[in-house]
Amino acid sequence: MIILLDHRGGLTASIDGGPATTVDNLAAFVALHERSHPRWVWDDTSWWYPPLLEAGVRVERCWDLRLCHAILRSSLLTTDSTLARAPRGAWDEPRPRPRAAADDALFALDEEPREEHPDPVAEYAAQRAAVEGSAQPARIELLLAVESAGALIAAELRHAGLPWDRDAHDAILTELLGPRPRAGERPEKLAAVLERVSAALDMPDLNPDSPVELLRSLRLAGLNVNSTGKWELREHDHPVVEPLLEYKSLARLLSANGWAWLDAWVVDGRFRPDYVPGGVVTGRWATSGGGALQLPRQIRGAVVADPGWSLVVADASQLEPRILAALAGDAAMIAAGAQGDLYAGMVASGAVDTREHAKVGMLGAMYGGTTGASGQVLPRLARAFPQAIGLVEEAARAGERGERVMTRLGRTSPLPSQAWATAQSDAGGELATAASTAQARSRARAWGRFTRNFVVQGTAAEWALCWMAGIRRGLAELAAGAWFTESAHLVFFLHDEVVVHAPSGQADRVVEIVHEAAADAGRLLFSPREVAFPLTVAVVRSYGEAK
DNA sequence: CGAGTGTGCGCC
DNA sequence: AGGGCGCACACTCG
Repeated sequence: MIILLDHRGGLTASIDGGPATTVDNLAAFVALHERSHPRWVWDDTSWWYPPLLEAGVRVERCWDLRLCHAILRSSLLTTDSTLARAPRGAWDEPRPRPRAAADDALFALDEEPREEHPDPVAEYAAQRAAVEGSAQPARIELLLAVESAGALIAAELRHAGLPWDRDAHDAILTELLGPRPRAGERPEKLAAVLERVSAALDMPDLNPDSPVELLRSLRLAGLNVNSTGKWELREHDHPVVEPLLEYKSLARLLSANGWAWLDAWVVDGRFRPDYVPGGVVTGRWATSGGGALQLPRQIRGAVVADPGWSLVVADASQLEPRILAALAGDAAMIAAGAQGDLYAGMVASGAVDTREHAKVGMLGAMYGGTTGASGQVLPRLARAFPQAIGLVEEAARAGERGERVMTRLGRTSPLPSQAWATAQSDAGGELATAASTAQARSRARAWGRFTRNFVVQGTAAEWALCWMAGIRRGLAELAAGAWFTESAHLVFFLHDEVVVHAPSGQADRVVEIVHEAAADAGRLLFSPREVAFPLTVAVVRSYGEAK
């Protein structure tokens, strides 16, 4: 059963044959139809789902027309579809938000308001046609399904919130920075470290937060540095280095996740991040506000389960290199990862001498690094794992030629800019100079690094979506009809890691569910290839205890 | 004074 | 000559 909503929440079509009707009480209507397992089709999950959750309604499956449109618009699997050939339109834009009252006066004179809400019925038909006409309908359909499931999960993560202990957070800040100061003042321990920095530089009034001023002071003190970044500072032996790095770390903690952040983002013992599914070109999620995807390890101790509850923290081990091995069907690399630690397996296979070399070599292969230890191991990796290394090299060459590349399920990289293309064609022309040619080559290689990484990062994001969708389904079964926040539920996501908040009695079963979902995700993406995606799982009271 | 840009650093 | 982000702050500009 499939149900479509128009822009006001009116029911405009019922695909399984029922007559089109209009409903006033969306929440009640959804609840009424829950047992028939409908797939709800709507323009924007982030618009419709939060109020439904507030009303106590959980949606099992949906089809997010905007997210799906974005995928189908650019996928190499649907290039011939009517949807992809049509000019850009309303479905390529964010959903129009209602104007604030203050804005209404400005627009009151508009004689003919634009058609702000396009027809979801027609769009859904166009999307189905694009899928059915695709060269790989099963792949693209799976991608659309898990992208939409991700949108539901993002709304549920925000609704449930990450359990956050204000006192624990305050204790961490106080331990590291000193007691909370009055507004505008530096915490005492931060001020003390700054004293040591100033003394080492002999600059009593130094403002360490000004990169320009700090750089000038460092150079006056005899450090031959070109920036104030910690990577460069680390290389120097000078009395200012240690306290300055300490200052930077503490100042960062204070500004990014200090008391102000706590006041702004933690309400009633929950941190509610604003996840943005599909917010990154590769298909990764982004966040808007709160910085959930950059939650520093320093403060994870403030994430504490409710009394009688536990946190199940699970992360996929060496996800991206495993994804690469699976994508390429590289039997040697798949075998190296079959028994646990992938990098250790690569050493055991004789391909590389140390685990560290395996790791930096793979990171370099996936990011396009050429320098240092990474570049040195690459030839050996290429001999031992020709399919895996060949796949990223080919993705890089395609990007350098200005071509698009695709993830396992068909998400496709954007084309480089017009300026990029012009620079490339000019570089081969009669007016090219040595400088313009070098510049064009540099930009070509930069785009190649992007496409090289796109296939791996994007496919890893697809694995993570499949994994989370599987976890969500398993937890729903476990809940057996209970409201989802009363039973084990997802509360956090970080690219290759999830946190489930579970009644302690459910924790063992939750551990099984996350393992089963990981195995299912591998099969969904790569069957019939059998690729191991092992997890590190911990059942803890506090997120800080994991890993 | 606010908007826009650059730097630096947190996460993967 | 290392991929993808978001955020806070300093700084510049109008």
